[in-house]
Amino acid sequence: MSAVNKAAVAPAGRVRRDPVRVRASILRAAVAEFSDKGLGGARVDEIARRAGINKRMLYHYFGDKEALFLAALERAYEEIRNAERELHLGDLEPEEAMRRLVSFTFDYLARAPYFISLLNSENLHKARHLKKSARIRDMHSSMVDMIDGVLRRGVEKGLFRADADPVQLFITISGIAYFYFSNVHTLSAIFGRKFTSKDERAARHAHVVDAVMGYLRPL
Amino acid sequence: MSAVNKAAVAPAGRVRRDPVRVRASILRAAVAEFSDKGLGGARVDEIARRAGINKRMLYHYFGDKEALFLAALERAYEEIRNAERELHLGDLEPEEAMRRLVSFTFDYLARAPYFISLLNSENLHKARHLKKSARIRDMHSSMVDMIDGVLRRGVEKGLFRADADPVQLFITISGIAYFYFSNVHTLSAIFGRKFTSKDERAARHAHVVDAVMGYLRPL
Amino acid sequence: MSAVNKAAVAPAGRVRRDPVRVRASILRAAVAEFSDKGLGGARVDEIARRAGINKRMLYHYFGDKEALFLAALERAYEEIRNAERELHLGDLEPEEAMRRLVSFTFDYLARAPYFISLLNSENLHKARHLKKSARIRDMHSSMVDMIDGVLRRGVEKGLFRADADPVQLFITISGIAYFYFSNVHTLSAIFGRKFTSKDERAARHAHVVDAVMGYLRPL
Amino acid sequence: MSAVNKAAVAPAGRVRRDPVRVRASILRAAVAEFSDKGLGGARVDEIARRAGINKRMLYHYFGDKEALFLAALERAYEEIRNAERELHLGDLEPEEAMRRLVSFTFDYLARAPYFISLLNSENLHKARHLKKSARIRDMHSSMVDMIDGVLRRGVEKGLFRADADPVQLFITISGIAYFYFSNVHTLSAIFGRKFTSKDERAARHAHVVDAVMGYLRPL
DNA sequence: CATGAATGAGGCTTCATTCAT
DNA sequence: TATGAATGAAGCCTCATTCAT
Repeated sequence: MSAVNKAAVAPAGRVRRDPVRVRASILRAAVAEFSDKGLGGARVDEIARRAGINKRMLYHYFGDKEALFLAALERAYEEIRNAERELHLGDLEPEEAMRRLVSFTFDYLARAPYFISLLNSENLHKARHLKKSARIRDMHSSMVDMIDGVLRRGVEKGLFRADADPVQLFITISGIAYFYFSNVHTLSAIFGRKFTSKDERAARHAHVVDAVMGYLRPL
Repeated sequence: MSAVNKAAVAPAGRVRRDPVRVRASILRAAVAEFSDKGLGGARVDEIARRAGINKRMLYHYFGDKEALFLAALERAYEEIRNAERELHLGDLEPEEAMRRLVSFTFDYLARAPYFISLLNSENLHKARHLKKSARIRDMHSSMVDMIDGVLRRGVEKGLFRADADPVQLFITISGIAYFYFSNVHTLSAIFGRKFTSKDERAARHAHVVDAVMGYLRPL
Repeated sequence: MSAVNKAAVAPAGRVRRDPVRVRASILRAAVAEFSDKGLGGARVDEIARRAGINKRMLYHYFGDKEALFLAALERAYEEIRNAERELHLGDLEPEEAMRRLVSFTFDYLARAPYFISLLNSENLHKARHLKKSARIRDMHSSMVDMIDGVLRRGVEKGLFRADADPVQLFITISGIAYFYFSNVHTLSAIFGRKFTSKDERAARHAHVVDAVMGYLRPL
Repeated sequence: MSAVNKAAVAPAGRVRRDPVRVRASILRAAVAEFSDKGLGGARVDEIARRAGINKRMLYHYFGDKEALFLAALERAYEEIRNAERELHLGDLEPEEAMRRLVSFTFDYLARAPYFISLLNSENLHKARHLKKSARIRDMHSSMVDMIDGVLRRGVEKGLFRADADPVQLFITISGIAYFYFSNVHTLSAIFGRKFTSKDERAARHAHVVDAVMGYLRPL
């Protein structure tokens, strides 16, 4: 009987002896805890509790807290880059492709605040964990190629300015959306506005697309 | 002998019985430690050591770790907003004023990475501390007015598009610069580039100004 | 081999991995330390030392100092009320029963000065801990019933006055014995007598029984 | 100009340089703080704050915390014994005198819960402070004489039993009232009654007088 | 594989008292 | 006399990790 089948016929109660599932459950709990409290503030006990497993298992599967953090980070990157690939920007007209990329970036960060929080933690630690990760760089080269392709096609058709650099543009698209979410609480505090509200978010969404497309207009 | 002179001739060793100086020294140390390690990772002992004072004094002057964090945060905000006021944007032509604001924002964040780190910590804690601060909101209303003034004058002269919102623009200017610095380590890791280098920074500086001015071009 | 035997043949040194025993040992140490120094004066380190365990375990088993204090308090109440039940007052003639109750109360407090000290601490804190305890009230309703039964039987037989209230009588019996022990040191100081001596205690014992029985004489 | 007059004409604002008044104010604050928190829980800073004086003054006038505690204790004893003398029991008929003494004791403790709390603290510390006090014993010999006088007169008139010992009786009167107040919070908790209420207190008052007078009835 | 008891180092905070002015 | 800054010791509690079963 295969491992999958074995799990499939497991008793309805607590899942036991299903390494894949246990691993996933720990990872999910880790992402939640690390993003709620930061790397330093996260508690190993709490991750175990959230995952519904014994603390010892966590060490068994991931080694230690730092390794678990890296795993959580890698998983988060993987998800967003996978989702980006699903956009199939290459199949769209340049303007539509660009609009879609910006829109997607904004919406993704809206739905995945944990991604922002994990990245902030990692930056606080000077990317100490990512530097050890071989997988991360591979994930990103293709994405730059994708943006580069859209840009080139847009320039050829006279839709975009010719001097836009794909990496700079990627950082700008990310930053213009990311900052709004990463700093939503301080922005709300200093301006006395509720930037977490639906209306504010919609207004920001529109502005972000406008800003990028406005910049890209031919000179 | 003036108070300043008196301090000047104080023994070269530990400063004693000079509350103003001790307070400032604690605050300086707190900004450094909190920005290095985050709120949770910062160590009260280390702040005391960096300030060259007995740990007990820290509680005497600031109450507790959280209150000290708020004080550090307020001070950081105060500094950037004061520096902004010194730009005298009202005295410049709209385009020059805008360019200068963007440029200043970028350069300030380059020189004050601690500001970014403190804000990230505060956002991790959902602006828990800033919400209690009465001073913060006062600091920010005039800044929006300033940007609004520049925008209006630019629109009148046909230099800027008419649909730009001053608060959205502020967030965009901030975000486009902030994200580069806040995420410099993860960006370097995922792209395999050294974004901390002088050249990369100069390239980004140019792009950021271009991006904002490009967006503001009349429709 | 039974669990008891297993424990009996355990290595003579530190008991390990025996939660029940460790818990009991912590509780015993807590009662001693809290009664020696009061809640505020008691030291968690000292309790751990007395219990022969790592300080961390104390938090593992009881949560925090206050919860441990409540546990110690509950245990102390439980012991005296259990001992009272063992008197089987219902099986004795009313006068003998009453004499025995008073005598028991006096002797118990003589042997359990920690009980007095714990109660004094709890009262200093306005019974903050006991108020949260569900178990405590249950322990005491039956005891009043017991006294009430003795009183009724005594009244019926013409041995006791008819107007004695069981709760008031309980408080009087307790107080008349309790105060002697709780204030033994100040009484010794103000009267220049050694109320801790065997003779003084015997004299007090006799007086306490006399006083209660004297009050209960029929009108 | 005498010190008293000097104080009398002092400016209406904060009283300054009036040692007698400052001392009294510190003592009042100390009694309050020590009785609220116990000797260990009391805070020197808080006493200074309550007294409206600088902490240094407290050390100037009383030496240290322990000496201040003794002073507070002596003052509390002094007050109750002075009040007792004012009863002029010698001028009353024996029964009236005894009733008045019991009643006074009960009412005094009701109004001066701090006295109970101070005594409990002192007993926790095995009367360590009182033992050093020469004044305390002097205060108490006359009081026993007073009770002894009332008893003798009552016995002569056939009103009281002949075997009552004045010191035992004093302890019984004190204890029967004291315990009710010292343990009012735990009693309320274990019986689920509000012994702090006016009605409960009145009921207890009646019982206490009854109990003592009932015991003293001739054999 | 699974459990939860055990550990030692270290974190934040408080305190009585003294010192400099 | 009066102030409040300064101190060092210690108190309660937490944490990541390992061990015994």
